[in-house]
Amino acid sequence: MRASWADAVANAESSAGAADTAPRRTNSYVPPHLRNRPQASEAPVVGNGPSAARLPSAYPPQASTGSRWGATPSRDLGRSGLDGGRGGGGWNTRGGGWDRRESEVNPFLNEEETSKAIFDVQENTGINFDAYEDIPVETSGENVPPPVNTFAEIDLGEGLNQNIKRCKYVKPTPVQRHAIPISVAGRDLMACAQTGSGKTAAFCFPIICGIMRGPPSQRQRGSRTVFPVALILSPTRELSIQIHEEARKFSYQTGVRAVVAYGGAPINQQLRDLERGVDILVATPGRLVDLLERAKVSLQNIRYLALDEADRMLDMGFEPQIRRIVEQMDMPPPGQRQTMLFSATFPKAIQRLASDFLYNYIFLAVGRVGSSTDLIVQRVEFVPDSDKRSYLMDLVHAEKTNETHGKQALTLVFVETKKGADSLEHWLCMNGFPATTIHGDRTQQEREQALRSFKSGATPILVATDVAARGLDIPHVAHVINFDLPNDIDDYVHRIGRTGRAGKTGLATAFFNESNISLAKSLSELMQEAKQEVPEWLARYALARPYGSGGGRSRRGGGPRFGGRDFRRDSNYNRGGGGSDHGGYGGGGAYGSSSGQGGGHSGAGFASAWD
DNA sequence: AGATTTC
Repeated sequence: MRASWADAVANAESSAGAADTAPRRTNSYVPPHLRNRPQASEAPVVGNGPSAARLPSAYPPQASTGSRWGATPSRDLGRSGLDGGRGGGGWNTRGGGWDRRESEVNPFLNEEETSKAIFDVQENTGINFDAYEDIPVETSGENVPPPVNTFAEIDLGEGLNQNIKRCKYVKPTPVQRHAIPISVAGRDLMACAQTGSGKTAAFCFPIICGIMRGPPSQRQRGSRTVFPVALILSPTRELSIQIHEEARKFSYQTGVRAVVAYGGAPINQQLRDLERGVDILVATPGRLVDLLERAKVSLQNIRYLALDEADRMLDMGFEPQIRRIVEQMDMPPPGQRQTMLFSATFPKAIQRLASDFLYNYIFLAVGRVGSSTDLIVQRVEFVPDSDKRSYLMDLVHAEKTNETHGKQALTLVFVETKKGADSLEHWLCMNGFPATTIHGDRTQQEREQALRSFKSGATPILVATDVAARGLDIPHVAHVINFDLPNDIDDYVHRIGRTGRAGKTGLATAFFNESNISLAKSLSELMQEAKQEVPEWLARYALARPYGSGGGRSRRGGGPRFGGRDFRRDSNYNRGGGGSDHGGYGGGGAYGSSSGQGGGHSGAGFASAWD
C-alpha cells in the first residue's frame, strides 16, 4: 500500500520529535549537514566579519562552524556520508540552530486536506508524473546521497516549503529527487535531465536553502560593490529572465533576494536593483563581465555557482567568457564553492572541459543524456528548400483549429538565420497568419515583446533562431517546426524540447533535405531511442552516412544503449596518480554498494519506480 | 556557417 505524501510527512514529523533518542530511522535519509547540528546557542561566526568576506581563502569555514553551512562543501562528507541512510543519532529537526523555525507552525501539519485538493488538480494542471516512470537514472562519483521521494524528506526550510506549495509542486520530479539531496549535501554536481523535467528548481532549491541557513549577506560600507553568494549563468537573456522569475517565486518571503542582469537593457536599473541587495545573481555572461569590470559586482563571496545549459556555456562561443568569470576574477576556486552544472545534453568533450570547474563531483543522468522525451511525437519530412513554405502553410493551417483549454495552440518555427527569420515572419503575416520573431538582430525590447505576444496567443506563431532553442518554458507550445534543421543533434534535442514539457505531450516536425545529410544518423538514432517511427528514406541516409554524427559534437560513438554516461567511466579517462580532484574525501567505499542506500531508504512503502 | 553572449 502506498503512503501518500501527506502521510509520509506526518510520519516523518511525528517521529522527529522523539528522534533524539532514536538512532534508527528507516524511512528518511538524513543529509550529513543535518546530523549533529550545533545548538542554537552556538552563534555562527562564519563570514560575519569583514575579514572573512575579504579573504576567499578563509572560506569555507573550519570545522567548528562548518556544520552551520548546510550546503557548503562539507569537509566531513567522507565520514558522515558513509553512514548516510542509516539514520545516525544526530537527527534533530527542532533543536538545531535554525531559530526562525522555532516559533512557527510546521507547514506540513495541515497538509492532509489541502494535499488531496492539490492531488486532484494535479492531473489537469500539474506535472504528469506517470510520464516519468521507468526513466533510467545513473549516478557516479563518491558517496552519492540517495534520492528522496518527497520534498518533505529534505529539510529545505519553511519559507521555501511554503513557496513550493504555492507553486503547486506536489512531489519532486525525478531529476529533483536525485539532484536536490546531492546539492543540499554540499556536493558538486553535473546533472543531465531531459528538457522540461524541472531542472531550474533542482538547482534553485538547494541554493535558496543554503543561503537561508548561512550567515546574513555582507554589505561593505563605503563601496558600491555588491557581493552575491550565488551566481546562476545562462546563455540567453530571455532564459536568464525566466530563471530569475522562478528564483523570485522560490525565494518569496524568505529574505533571500534574487537579481537579474543581462545585456541589451539599460544598465542603470540593474545597478539600482543590485544596490538594493543581492544574494542570488542571475546573469548572462557579457553583462556580468561588464559589471565585474566596473567593479559593481564582486564574486569573492560566491558559495554557489550554477551553469544552466552548461554544455552550451562551455561550448566554443562561450567558454572563454565563462573561464574569465569563473577562473580569472575573484571567485573562490572549486572546493571552496559549490558548483552545479545542468543541461539536457552533455557531450563527452564538454564534460571533460567542465571538470575544470568541479570538485569531486557527482554525475547524474536522469534519462539518457541528450535524449528527447518520448512525450514528443517526432516527424521528419523530406522537403526541398523550395517547397518549405508551402509545407509550412499546410502545417500552420492545420494548427489553426487546434485549441486546448480555450487557448490557441502555439507553433514555434526554428530557422537557421536571423534574416531568414524576418523573411519568414513577414511572409506568414502576409498570408494571414499572425506571427512574430525572436533573434539576435532585434532589440531587447522587441525580443521580449515577441515572447510576450507569442505566450499570450496574440501571435500564435513564433519564428526563432537558436536564441530560443534552450531552456525557455513556454506553456501551450503544441508544435515545434524545424523549418531549417540544426547541424547538431543536441541543438535539435533542445529545440523540440520547447514542447512536451512537464509531462505533457507535444509534436515536432522537421523539414529534412540534402543539406541535412550529416544529421541523418544521429537523428535516426535519436528517434529510435525515443520510440519514434523513423522514415525508411531517413534510415537509408543514415546507413549511407554511417560516420555522419551531426556536427562534430557527437555523443554516440556506438556506445551503450543506456546512454547516461559519465565521461570519467570511459576507459581512456585516466584518473591521474592520486588525482587531487578526486581523492579528496579519502577512503571509504563507494556509496552505491548495497550498504547504505537500501538500508536507509526503503522502509516506508514508497514504491520507487526509478531506483 | 550560424547562432548566442557588454557598452
